[in-house]
Amino acid sequence: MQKLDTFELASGGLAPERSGEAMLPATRSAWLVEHLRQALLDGRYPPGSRLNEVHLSQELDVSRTPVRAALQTLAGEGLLHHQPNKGFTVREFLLTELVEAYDMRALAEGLAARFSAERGLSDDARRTIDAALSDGDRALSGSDDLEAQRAAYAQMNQAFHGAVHTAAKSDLVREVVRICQRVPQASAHNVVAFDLAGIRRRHDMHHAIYHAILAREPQEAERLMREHVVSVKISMIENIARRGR
Amino acid sequence: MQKLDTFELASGGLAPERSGEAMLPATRSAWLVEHLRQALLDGRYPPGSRLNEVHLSQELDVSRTPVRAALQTLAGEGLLHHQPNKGFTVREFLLTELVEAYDMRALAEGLAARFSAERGLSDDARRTIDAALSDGDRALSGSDDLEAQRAAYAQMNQAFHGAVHTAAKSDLVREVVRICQRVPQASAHNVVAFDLAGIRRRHDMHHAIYHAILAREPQEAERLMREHVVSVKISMIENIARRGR
DNA sequence: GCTACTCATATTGTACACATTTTTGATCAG
DNA sequence: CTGATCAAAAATGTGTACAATATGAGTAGC
Repeated sequence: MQKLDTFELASGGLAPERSGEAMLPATRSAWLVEHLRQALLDGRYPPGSRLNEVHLSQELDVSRTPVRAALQTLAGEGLLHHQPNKGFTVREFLLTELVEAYDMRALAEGLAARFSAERGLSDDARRTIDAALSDGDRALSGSDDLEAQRAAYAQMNQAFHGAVHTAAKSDLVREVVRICQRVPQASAHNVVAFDLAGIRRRHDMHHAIYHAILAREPQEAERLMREHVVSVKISMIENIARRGR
Repeated sequence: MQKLDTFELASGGLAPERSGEAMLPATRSAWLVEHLRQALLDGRYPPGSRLNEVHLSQELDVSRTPVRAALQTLAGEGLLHHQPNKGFTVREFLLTELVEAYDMRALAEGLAARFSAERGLSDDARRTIDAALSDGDRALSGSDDLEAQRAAYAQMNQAFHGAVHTAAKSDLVREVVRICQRVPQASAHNVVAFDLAGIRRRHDMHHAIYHAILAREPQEAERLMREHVVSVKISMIENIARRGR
């Protein structure tokens, strides 16, 4: 039978910083939800591992009650799995699910682009996207080393896609995208570790998508965004295959 | 744990029936999650209304602890909204979100059909869909009154779509569809209250989709399923507009 | 009459005690 | 050694007390 050993985070002063910081969540529960969600998305807890309520509460220096509250919320979000009388475990995602997440995300982000084109961009949104694209142009034309360019692109990429999601003004689309990015490795900052030529090509697609949205061409914007995400998917699959060898 | 039978014996009025049923959840929390989720999807709690923990626990005859557990889970699922120190409120969905839910669902169900066609149907799935479609044929060719035909079609419709979702073998797709159906009026049994001609037309589309899946034609299956859901969306919008007058 | 303040009440957040279930692992028969 | 048995230990589920916060009624001051 599978080992049900409880997973403990190597805790060297892991207890959360709670004093002197700005904009802290109002309650312990809310803080724990954010903290644990980030830890899970970062993969700091091994998939399938069991989260022991007592250990967590001791490590994080709160009682079991807010820990349970956070775990229940995260289970509702689908990041954790819950079995009655057996507790919470970190949800495992198969490789097939990663690929499916990209297929789904291509459709959801395509819809976001369609809605953005239909509804038009606010001045604020336009400024945000302009800035993101300019940052990308600058980063890719500069002579920084590859890693710096990748980092800059990653940040720009998130800003661009985030702005489109916001411009779509659809909570539903945002939620679906979030669900797709829940699968580890599917989040935006993990998908850019490819070759520079690919990054340039994808950046050009960003420009094209922006252009279609500005021109109020919903069908074209949706088509381009789908293509864009699918191309990221393909790159990622190639990347995994390359690493596999 | 405190005696569970205390609750069962004491349950006199508002408290839900729990004895004699098969497959009831192992814990109070799990039962509450199911009970409250169904109540919310049925619209038994007004959108925006506040859910008082003490009142709920009294009505349902449990302590606050499992009530809070259930509310936290449902908030994670997005059916409730939570504000620190102010409690849980029933999430409100705007009319635009209902329409968006259909757009998103068309894409998600289309993906389900694509995956089903790619992966092929199990004997079990084929039997299920065969039965559903035959039921539909029989109901629509019979001479029952309109309401009976609608009811039969509603049940068949759910069976058909459910079978396709299952055949897609993708948790992600299932989750996205669930999110789309979370919007009140978007669930399958609410969308069939249209004219008989429309029902017949949609039933024909079911046959066509099934045919494409059986023939292992992913693109065609996806295209047909999208058209199908969009046609339901349009009927629903017309229906709402008609009622609006 | 209106605003701002005060305090009583209601509601939510947290800790903890205890009941129940699961898991562990020591023991023993074969 | 293998597998079953069963009691101890550990972990989760639930109830409840109390703390922190929000709410609302009433009142003083203008």
